[in-house]
Amino acid sequence: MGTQRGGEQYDSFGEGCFQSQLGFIFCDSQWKRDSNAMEDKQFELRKSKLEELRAMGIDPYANGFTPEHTAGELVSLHASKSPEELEQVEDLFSLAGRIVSKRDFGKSAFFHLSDRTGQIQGFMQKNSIDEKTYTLFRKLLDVGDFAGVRGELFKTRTGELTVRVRELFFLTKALRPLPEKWHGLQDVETRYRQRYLDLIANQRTKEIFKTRSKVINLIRRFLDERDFLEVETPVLHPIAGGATAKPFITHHNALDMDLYLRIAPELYLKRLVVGGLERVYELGRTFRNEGVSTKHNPEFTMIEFYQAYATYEDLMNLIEELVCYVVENTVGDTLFEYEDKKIDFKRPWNRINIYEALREKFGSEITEDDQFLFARADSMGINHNGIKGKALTEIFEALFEDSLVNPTFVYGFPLDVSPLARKNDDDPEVVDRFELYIYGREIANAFSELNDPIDQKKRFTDQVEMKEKGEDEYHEMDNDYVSALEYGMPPTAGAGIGIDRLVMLLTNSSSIREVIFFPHLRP
RNA sequence: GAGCCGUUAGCUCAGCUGGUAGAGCAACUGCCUUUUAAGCAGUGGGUCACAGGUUCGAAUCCUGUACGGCUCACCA
Repeated sequence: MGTQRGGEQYDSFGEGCFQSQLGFIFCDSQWKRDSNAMEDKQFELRKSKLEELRAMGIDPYANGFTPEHTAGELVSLHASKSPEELEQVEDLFSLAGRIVSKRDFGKSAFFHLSDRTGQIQGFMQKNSIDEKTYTLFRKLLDVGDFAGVRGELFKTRTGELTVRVRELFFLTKALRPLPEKWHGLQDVETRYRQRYLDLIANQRTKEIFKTRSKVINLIRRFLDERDFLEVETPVLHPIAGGATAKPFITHHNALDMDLYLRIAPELYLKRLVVGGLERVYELGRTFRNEGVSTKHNPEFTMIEFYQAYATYEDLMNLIEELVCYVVENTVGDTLFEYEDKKIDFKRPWNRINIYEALREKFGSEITEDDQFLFARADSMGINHNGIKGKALTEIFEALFEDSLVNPTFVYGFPLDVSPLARKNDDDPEVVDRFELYIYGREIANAFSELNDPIDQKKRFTDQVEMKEKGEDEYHEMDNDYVSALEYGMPPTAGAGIGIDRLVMLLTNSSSIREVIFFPHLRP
């Protein structure tokens, strides 16, 4: 404080300020972390322990220790054994991991070691290991450090399977302390910005991402078994096509041209169907330059798949099967709770026609009399830009979306909001398209593909006209895609599923940021 | 983009209608050979997000900024 302002302290204080100001030039938010690094006592202490280790000839970042066992493996193989049975097991086991707790009794000590499979307790006794190692463990090994151990198994008085350490290897010194052991890491911002800390401190986070990985795996397995081919198409697009959304724009220097990060892989996948790859899918990142919310991240993961000789109705069945397959192999039960509601995935799922739902609510005027429709939309505050289909779907969403808790297929989409979908054979005003809603959220979008190149060209032209009407979300003309269709695309149906939102449901996560390792945040 | 709320020790949180900061965990020094949120005794640690303002006096009241959360809008 003020009274401590002796010459020496004042000098070091001044130096710290200078460093901070340097940091400030580059990044404001970095300032706090940098200045902490300079001043934090625990950090400095751990650094001095590191130097002490080096002085003793111990590499605090040593390589070369190869664990032959894992915590999970030892627990599942030996935890049920009695103490007597364990005494018969004379093998030495070797493990490596992070020290996550330490209980020191002076002449003996307990700790827990954590690896990818779980945790196991270790025990050290002064008289069963050389004194140097024992002192090292007590004085220089901190919670957070990585270590390798070798020893035999036994059971403590309380019955916990424990490794009696005969050899200890320093593997990595942690210079910063771990988050608190009991409450974990709560601060949402730190959890997202420093996800590694979240993963260390919060078991649930690890479980969420394991589930995410499993979901992706299951989807691949499901489609592979049905003879789909996984493919990769460009992320950099000369035309942002396949959906109506605002793209991220980037620039190719050598060609001096703007490119767009893909808003959907759709048009490239259908080119592959033209090429004879009758069943294809792509699972990957898609980018949309729009708002960030609990349900939106600028980059998100979706799967799109296309199946020749299938219709949108076939895809309803396929998606039911696929999603149920994923649910059964992750949650385990087709009925489970999400947030405040129970969701029942039992098949068959409900199917609702947009037009019928609206006619039931308002009478046939709503779908036949444009004046009535637009008046209704206006009264609900819907921005329709004179586009009938937009007014219809928005009215539907406003009124029904929230009630679609159990998986529901919504179909009968209007033509003018579906520039890539095939016209319905009975009603040219609507297309053979559906969306899957779960818990009031759109999870999937699918349709029988428009494979008539002349119709497709006209649809693109209509979209360009909508742009001129002032609609900021429209589909651009893609002549290259039209010419692909001119070579002939077999009748095909395709679907896109939002993986992040599906994982949210399966992990009971209320925000999309909980299911993306590094969600978008301001720098 | 708009509204509301938040930011206090490494972590989790208190801090009433203004009187220049507290706890638990972690850390440090001791003691302790079966603990597991180990225990006991002691110690250190804070530009209370940042910048202004009001005031004799601000973590507390006001304004602005940054970052975050929630809701809404656009969308998947």
